[in-house]
Amino acid sequence: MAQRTEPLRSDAQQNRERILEVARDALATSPHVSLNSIAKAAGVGPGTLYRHFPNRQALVLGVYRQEIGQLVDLAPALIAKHPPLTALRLWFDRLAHYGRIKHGLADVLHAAINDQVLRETYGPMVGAIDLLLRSCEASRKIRDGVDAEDVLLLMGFLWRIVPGRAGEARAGRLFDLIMDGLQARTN
Amino acid sequence: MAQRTEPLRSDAQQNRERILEVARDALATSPHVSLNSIAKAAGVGPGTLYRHFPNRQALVLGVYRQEIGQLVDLAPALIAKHPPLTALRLWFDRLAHYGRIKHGLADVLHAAINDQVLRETYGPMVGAIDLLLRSCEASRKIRDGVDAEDVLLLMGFLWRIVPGRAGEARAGRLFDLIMDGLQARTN
DNA sequence: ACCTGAACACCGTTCAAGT
DNA sequence: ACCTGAACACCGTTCAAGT
Repeated sequence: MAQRTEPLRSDAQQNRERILEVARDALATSPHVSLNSIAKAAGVGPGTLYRHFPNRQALVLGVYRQEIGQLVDLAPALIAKHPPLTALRLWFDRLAHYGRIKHGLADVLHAAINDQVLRETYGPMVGAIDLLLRSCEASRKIRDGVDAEDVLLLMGFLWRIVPGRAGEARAGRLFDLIMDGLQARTN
Repeated sequence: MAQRTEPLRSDAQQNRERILEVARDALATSPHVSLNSIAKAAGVGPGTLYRHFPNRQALVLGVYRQEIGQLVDLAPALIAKHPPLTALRLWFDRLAHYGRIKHGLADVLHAAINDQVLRETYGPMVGAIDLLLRSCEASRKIRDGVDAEDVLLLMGFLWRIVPGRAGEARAGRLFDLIMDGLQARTN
């Protein structure tokens, strides 16, 4: 966990970046591409890929780490600029924009629930939502007993929506429904 | 599609059943078991398995067809016995009870959104929910513009919940939230 | 310290040969 | 009509040999 202590040798660093770059596109195109084919496309031996990413999950996690980071950083920025409920809703919208990488992201977040190692990614994500929820609670606008993990689970429908106009309309409808459900009636 | 026209030869029928029986347990234990190992455990050659189920998806679908059928049949029964909103809620509860097979069920339903062949399974499921929703709408208790597919998508959080006490509590909370969200405020 | 690529056990899938 | 099981191409993963 945390950050690596020693910097990578420059050739290793380059390999790592090339692998991630190739993997991002390959996984977006079809989530079942073989790791060997990714290694080949990145111009490295399979052993090199495995040195950097000991298994498929690790590679997928590496690919999505950046995008998740962006999402996490967005939360405090939105809170600073908008009323609490608006910030929450805007964050939902952004979450919906992860087009082709959606499915992989879902896998990572889901796996993170069970897998210790992956909590590294799951944690910040839950943290971002928690931030948004707390700022809503401060003005008593959210129902009691709902936590950040609840919301992330609810948002999971996003990964299963088909892209396009119809999908966006559906997402909008469900966001509205969830926002209504979140707003206190039990308070 | 629809039903097969000719009955299977009796040995073929037996093989089919043995394969499904073994597959049900194997897939529940770990979703990634190889088809060859399932064939072996069922005491048939790999070719036989492929004759009955041309790919992994077909096998998984075969396994879950029965459980989905039960769920679908439950909808009208609940409507007959309970007020509309109660029937809907009770159906949700039953949906939550598919313990170890949850994840596979999710895969089937998700794949069905994109795959023509699988609509056979997806359709009745959506139909059951539609039935429940219509009976609620008849008494104007459901918000406008929400359809059965919306609800099935929302229910998707169930597949990602961890089993046990904590999971059940979470499911209860989220069901309440969704039920509140479903109830008309926009009407 | 890192990379290469041959090698291993295993996978999904096919198909000639049987009954 | 259906089953068997050897066979094929390919997969994830390892590791001795190189730089």
